Amino acid sequence: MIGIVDCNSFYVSCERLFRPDLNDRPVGVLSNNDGCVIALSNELKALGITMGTPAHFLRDQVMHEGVTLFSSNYELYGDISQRVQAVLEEFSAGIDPYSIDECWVDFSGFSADQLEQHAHELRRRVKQYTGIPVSIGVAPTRTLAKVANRAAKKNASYEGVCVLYPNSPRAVELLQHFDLGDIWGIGRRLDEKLRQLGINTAWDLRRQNAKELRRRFSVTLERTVLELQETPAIEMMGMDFARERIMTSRSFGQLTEDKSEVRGAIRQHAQRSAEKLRKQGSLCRAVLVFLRTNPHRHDLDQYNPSQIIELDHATDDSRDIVAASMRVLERIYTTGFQYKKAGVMLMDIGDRSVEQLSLLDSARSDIERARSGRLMGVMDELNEKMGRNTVRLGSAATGAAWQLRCANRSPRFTTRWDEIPMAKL
DNA sequence: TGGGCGGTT
DNA sequence: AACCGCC
Repeated sequence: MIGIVDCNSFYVSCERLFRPDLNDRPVGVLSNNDGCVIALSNELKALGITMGTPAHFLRDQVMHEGVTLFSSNYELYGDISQRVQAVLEEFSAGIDPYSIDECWVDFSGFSADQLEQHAHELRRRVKQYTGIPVSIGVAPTRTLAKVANRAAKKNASYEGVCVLYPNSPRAVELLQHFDLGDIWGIGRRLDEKLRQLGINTAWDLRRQNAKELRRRFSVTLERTVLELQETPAIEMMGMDFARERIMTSRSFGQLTEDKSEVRGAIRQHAQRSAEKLRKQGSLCRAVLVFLRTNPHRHDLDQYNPSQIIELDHATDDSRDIVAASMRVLERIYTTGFQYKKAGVMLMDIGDRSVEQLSLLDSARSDIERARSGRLMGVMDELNEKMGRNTVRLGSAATGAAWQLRCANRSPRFTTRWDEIPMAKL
């Protein structure tokens, strides 16, 4: 049996750890750039607000209905996430982190009654040690564990834990009332197409022929059906493999046509991309830079250029990647447009140990490579220890228009000494 | 009216 | 190079 542990309204729960006064209040957390609501407390949901609502729709509620909105504070959420994972790891047979607020947990080897008890114990420990409330779904497959998790969350009588044993009446009952679009892996598009075939619930989908659906749709849908039928078909342990493309992009806090500001943003995104590249032990051979104007502003001219540049050798050196990005930017940047977003994508990615053996790379000496590796290693270590962007290439450019809007970000309580909470006794 | 993938045209 | 789908 496999379990999925999902933190309830995770970002909101993180904020509430340090603001217990908000425990029964409507609270939301905004996306990067304070764009839209991406995490909602139950009290905020009860006001009819949904995920993705633009923040400015909520201005009145913030003023008059006691709604509290936070800018997102990923440094805090990332740290709390690691603490939750540490607890899960300590009290289980094995874990496999899935996202910042979800984690697969190995539940194999328990008898039926032990299993339910163990899940409740796990939930209690996480709450005790981190303060974060979680819901746990357990089932023979990942897709069914996700179904169980949703039930655990929606139905208070489960008290945060729902176990679906193979062939159980509870599973049948649940699937019969489970909306197609809420199944893990069924998006809006697929939901629509399947409904045209008269498939409306998880139970309907479970009764389909998996091979037939593979032929008509895709191998991923076949896997989903198999998993609903209690046959494991989705492996996750290998989910952590190296990315084939690595992108870093951000919207600007406000539109800008200042070239030096766009340059600053690209320089930062190039360095962040290079960091991610080194983290997964890869080298890249091509860099893509793109710019975007605001597609919602029909009154402004649109321009969404992107261009790729091939590097003369595979690299993970931030200096190479920044230099290449700057060359591309020079080629695509055009004055007279109001830019909304910029990004850097690394492509043609391969494993470091393989790439370095390539004859094409013989132009670079071993000494050169060793120096680069040491320098990048020191930069990564300092940035990891002291906070992102402590050491960087080029100037700081703080206060530029392109920097993120985050008007209501809480302190990074657990990762910055100068933002640590103070207690008055 | 977000970001980061993978994929297709 | 531009666009789409999904989470």
